[in-house]
Amino acid sequence: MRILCVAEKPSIAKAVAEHLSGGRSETRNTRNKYIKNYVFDYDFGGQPWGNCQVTMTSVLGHITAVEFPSEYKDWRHPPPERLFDAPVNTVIADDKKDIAKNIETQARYSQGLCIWTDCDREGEHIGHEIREAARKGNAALTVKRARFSNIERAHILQAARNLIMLDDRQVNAVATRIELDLRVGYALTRFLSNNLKGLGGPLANLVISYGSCQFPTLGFVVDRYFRVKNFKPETFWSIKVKHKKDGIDVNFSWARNRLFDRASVIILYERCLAAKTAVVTKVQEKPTKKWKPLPLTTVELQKMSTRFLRMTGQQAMTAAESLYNKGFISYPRTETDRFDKGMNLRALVQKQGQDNRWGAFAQNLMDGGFQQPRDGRHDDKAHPPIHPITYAAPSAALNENEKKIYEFVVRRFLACCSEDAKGVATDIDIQYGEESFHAHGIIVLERNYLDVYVYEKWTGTAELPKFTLGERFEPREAMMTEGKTAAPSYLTEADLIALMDANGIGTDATMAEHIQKIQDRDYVRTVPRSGRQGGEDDDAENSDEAPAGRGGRGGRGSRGGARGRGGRAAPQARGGVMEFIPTRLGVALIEGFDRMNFETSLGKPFLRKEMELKMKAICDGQTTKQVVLHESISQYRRVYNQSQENLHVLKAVRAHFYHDLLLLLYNIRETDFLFKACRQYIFDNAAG
DNA sequence: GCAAGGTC
Repeated sequence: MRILCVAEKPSIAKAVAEHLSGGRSETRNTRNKYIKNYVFDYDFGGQPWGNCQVTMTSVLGHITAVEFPSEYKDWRHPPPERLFDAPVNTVIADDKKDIAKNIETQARYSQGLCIWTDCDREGEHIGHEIREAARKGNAALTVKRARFSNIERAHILQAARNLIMLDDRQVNAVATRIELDLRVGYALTRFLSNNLKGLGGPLANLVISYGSCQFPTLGFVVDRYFRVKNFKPETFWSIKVKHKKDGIDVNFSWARNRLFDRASVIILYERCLAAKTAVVTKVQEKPTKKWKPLPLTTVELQKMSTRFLRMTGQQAMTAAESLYNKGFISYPRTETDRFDKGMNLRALVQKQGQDNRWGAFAQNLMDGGFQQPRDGRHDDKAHPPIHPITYAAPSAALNENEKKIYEFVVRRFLACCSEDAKGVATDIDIQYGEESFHAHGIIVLERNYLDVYVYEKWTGTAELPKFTLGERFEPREAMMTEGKTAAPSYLTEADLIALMDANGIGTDATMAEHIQKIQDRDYVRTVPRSGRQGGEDDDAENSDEAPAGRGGRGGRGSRGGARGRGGRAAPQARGGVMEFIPTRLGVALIEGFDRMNFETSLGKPFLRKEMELKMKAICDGQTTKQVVLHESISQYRRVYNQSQENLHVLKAVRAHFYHDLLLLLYNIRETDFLFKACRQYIFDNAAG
């Protein structure tokens, strides 16, 4: 009996062949240079197959693509809206023909097909593509699927003996997404481009694209832009108390933080001064920790790279993929932030012992310092967290970015296998007049993981002098301060990735591409962050400790993320960090779509979420591909028709193209608004 | 010339 096994990528085929054959497989080349066929014998244990001759091979992700028939090639005829119900053909992509042929040929000699694609939705669909390719060679194949979530030997052997069926619901859910993205993306892109091209100017040769991921990504940038632009600074007042004891300066921060009413602060401040002395009301010392990081996911890798390694998300992914292909690190596209308990992490730590930068640290872990990594809450059931596989010496043939990423992956991994940093936190409260003030200090006792994970610091760690409960003293200095709340800052790439992640926009493998796309389309541009202080990027997630050394600062804002001008201790990544600002085109697109339709605001992440929910409903059997396609297409068609109906009005108005664009999009929701906009436009121009 | 998703 012959069985054909097919994995989603060459690395899985190779690893599975190793395990099933016990390292005794024969390797054969195929017409595709990345793909090998591994031939060996294996006993599946009788369900449904027993002792078999196996050929194990792989694809490279999807092998099919969807496309419209050639008569829909022209952008104007037939008109774009016809793409909503035009036929859609599934074809083998040109660069995958050899791969499909290999499967077809191998299937001809086989009685069974076993699919070893990743156990996620896309993997299920790729499994379906493989099944169709194989059936071309042999329609009578018995088809099975292996369920596995990592490539540990025992786990793979277990999977091979417990084969399951391909899940057609998941296949259909993905097929729905594929078809909808194609129809809506093409139709709206052609529509927007066609109609804006006629307006001449800079739009003449531009493609104005719409996509279910690129648009919400743009939406995040525009949203933040307006929050910055519309920000109104507010003046606040506060009271700072300083004291010096045992040669140590102590800053006490006001329990009220700050008030936006000057007169009140003056009164409270004068009461403090009148009291002359302050009394210590609380002295507390307690052990504290700074937690080591979680195992590394793709999203986290990209965020950290843009923050600390001076790379874009896409550069980080390119480098990580290269490191993976050279065998230095594990698969770089993963959502999993917990290591499988069966993994031999110590062996991986040991391989780093020879390095002169972190070798001593690794050695120390081997000598008893090793701790099991923390478990995060995410598991994609397909890949482990990103970790080093083999040691790469500094002299290894890696480019600069690859070296930086490798170093980061190793340091992160060693940090995960290390111990939390430990310290003692001191809290001192004083009563001064009727007001309370607070000082907080931290002494680091054991740096532990911080020694290897150089990207994090436990800063603001000030030692406080000894105070005793009930102690009275006359503060050396008490002053009233004035400050202004600062605007939030524009989005950084790390912020953008975090937003996409939280809203389910794109996947770990595609987020960086969407960010690149909205730049290529000139919807947004990046500029170096100016020296301006303030901002609300989220370093807070790195601080498990209570915020230290706050005393005497303007204080953190609570109003819409506003923050005192004093800012915070500057993190390493200051300078060189880029922020995202929308172009006028980008603003116009989102502004327009936001006003367009409340149920279908294309500029919001809402629709993508809805798609996600519908896919889930298909997987759960609550709805079907046909129903979802029908619903969604009518929804998009309404949006499309509304805009088209008003096009003639738009074209009658000779305006600056950005105004035209706004009008075009504004009017989609309601003609009423269009008239208002036109009137406003004419008024504006009459004035000018 | 258009989408988003795999992967190399």
